[in-house]
Amino acid sequence: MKTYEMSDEEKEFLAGYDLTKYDRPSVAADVVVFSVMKDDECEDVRRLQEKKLKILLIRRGGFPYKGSWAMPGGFCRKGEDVIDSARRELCEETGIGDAYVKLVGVYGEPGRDPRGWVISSTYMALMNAGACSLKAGDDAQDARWFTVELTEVSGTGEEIAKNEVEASYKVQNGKRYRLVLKNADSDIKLTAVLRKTDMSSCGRSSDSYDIEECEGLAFDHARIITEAVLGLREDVRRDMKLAFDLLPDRFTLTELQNVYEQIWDMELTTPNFRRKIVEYVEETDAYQSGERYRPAKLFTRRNDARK
Amino acid sequence: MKTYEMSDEEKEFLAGYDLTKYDRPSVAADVVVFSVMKDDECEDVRRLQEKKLKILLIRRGGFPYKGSWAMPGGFCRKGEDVIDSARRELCEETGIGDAYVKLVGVYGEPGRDPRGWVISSTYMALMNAGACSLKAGDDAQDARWFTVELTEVSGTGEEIAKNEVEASYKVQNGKRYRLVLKNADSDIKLTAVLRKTDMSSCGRSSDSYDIEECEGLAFDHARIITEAVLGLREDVRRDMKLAFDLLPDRFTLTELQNVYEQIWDMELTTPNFRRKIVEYVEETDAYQSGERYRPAKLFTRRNDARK
DNA sequence: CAAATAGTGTCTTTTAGACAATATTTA
DNA sequence: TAAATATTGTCTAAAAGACACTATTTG
Repeated sequence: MKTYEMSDEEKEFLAGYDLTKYDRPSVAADVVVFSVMKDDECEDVRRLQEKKLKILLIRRGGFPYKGSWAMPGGFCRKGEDVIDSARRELCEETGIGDAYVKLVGVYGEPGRDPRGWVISSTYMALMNAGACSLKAGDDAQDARWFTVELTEVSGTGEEIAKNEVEASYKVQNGKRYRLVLKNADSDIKLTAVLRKTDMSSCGRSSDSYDIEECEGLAFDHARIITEAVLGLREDVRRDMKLAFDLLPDRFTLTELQNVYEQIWDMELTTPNFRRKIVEYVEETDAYQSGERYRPAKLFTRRNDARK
Repeated sequence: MKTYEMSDEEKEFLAGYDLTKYDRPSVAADVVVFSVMKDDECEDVRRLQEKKLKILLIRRGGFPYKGSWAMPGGFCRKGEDVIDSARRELCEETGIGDAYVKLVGVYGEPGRDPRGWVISSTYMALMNAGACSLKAGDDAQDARWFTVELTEVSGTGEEIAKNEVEASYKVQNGKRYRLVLKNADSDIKLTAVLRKTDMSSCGRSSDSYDIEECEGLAFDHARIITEAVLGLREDVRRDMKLAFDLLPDRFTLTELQNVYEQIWDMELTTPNFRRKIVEYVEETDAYQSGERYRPAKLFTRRNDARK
């Protein structure tokens, strides 16, 4: 950043200026950490097993929300940009210092933190689970990976349509989502139901989600995680290259396809997927090993993105 | 928001808890206010004139950056969500209380505000200039609308390509943008040159822009405005309905087309545009009046958005 | 009628998707 | 070789874009 040059008059003014006489919030940087991994950490003997989209949560050891699960995060420090606070917290938790990190939202609803006025600036991070030094089920600090399921649940998707306008209004305004986070090792299951309040841009404001039910998640993190998952889906749709950050340097196209299927919660048809992805990847000479059947070629991300 | 229920033990803990003993920043909510309007406010006698995409800036009357132009904004108040602070500031400035408002970014780079540790949570707002009670050139508080030009300027777009990989790396990493904001009435011209530093998702982190040159804009607002404009382009591409918020209730399709052309800085072919937009609009019986040639039919936004 | 803008129809190209088929490896 | 997965090719449907054309109003 360029230095700002001041006149003497201005220096004098600022010397007498005190920001701290106004009320100020605490600002936290929290991170929704995404990765993709097998359900049991130890290599599995059974046949090919899908990797799942997961997020990292930490069990709160103290008040408030003692015993509930929360995203990694912490308060911003002076002299540090907010996104760098997020990176620092991420690195402390996972050992990874160069993940893809992107803003999800700013959460400052009054009452969201019983300790007082706390604004959370929340980021999402994408990482390759293999590079991460966190052991699943590490008990020193209880941090665990949870599978993510986020599905729309509105009646049967069809509300009672008395007239067209009302019906479409309801569909717009009444979307409800169920968030389920599971940790297989410990049988922990966290759930929440969210309602989309504002309409998706057909007027007022950008989307926002209200927590209707919540089981086991601290603060307003159910809402934040929901927005992060929806944001991830959109971001990856806009830029497919993002998915590479969830995988190691070398991967098979089937693994890659699986990542998109996990993120979008849908199946892709292989030939079409491959036709689309080919512009972003590069062949290597290496082949996958250790699998039971025909080994697949390994690819890397292509750095000279065309177009 | 659901109320959080506490045990007695927890109440006791929180009673002795004091967030304010830690260092805290000031948090500002700033707004990049977009609208679309003719260059001269008074109706023009000449032939059909394009409306331009503009943003609202306020001339700073005090230190720091006295005399420079800045986005409307102000400090968040306790008991108010950050986006609501943005809405409040917006309403104070323009009289509009129900605009579309969406987060652009969080800016907390150390040194960005000479007064101290100030984090800006910045939003974009879209509004119909007609509904806005601000007079252009109002001198009580010097607030004016500036046309927005944001164009990529990297050599001729073609850097010297010794080899393919290096060339594409440069294109990715070296994108440079020129931002020009002009107010026709007063001949004020604000300019900045930004460099895109992080690659667009091909690794590390989400995009970020560094200010290389800046003339007349306060703080890091050149950077923020740049990110807002780029964000607007993307957002509207993802959801064309957003553009309606920049127009009055009734509009002609030509006016609407013009809005997209302004936002994306490109020409659209009318027949293709109309085929695309038809699903989002509804005919009215009314026709435009006052124009010199064939009057165009007026449309409104369609509320039963399908799909 | 000429000028200027409003609005429509048709063709081509591109992209997305469905689906059938072949190829290679291990047990 | 059978089972399981990897990989390729072809056809179809849908969307995006180019472009020529007709229509209506004013002066």
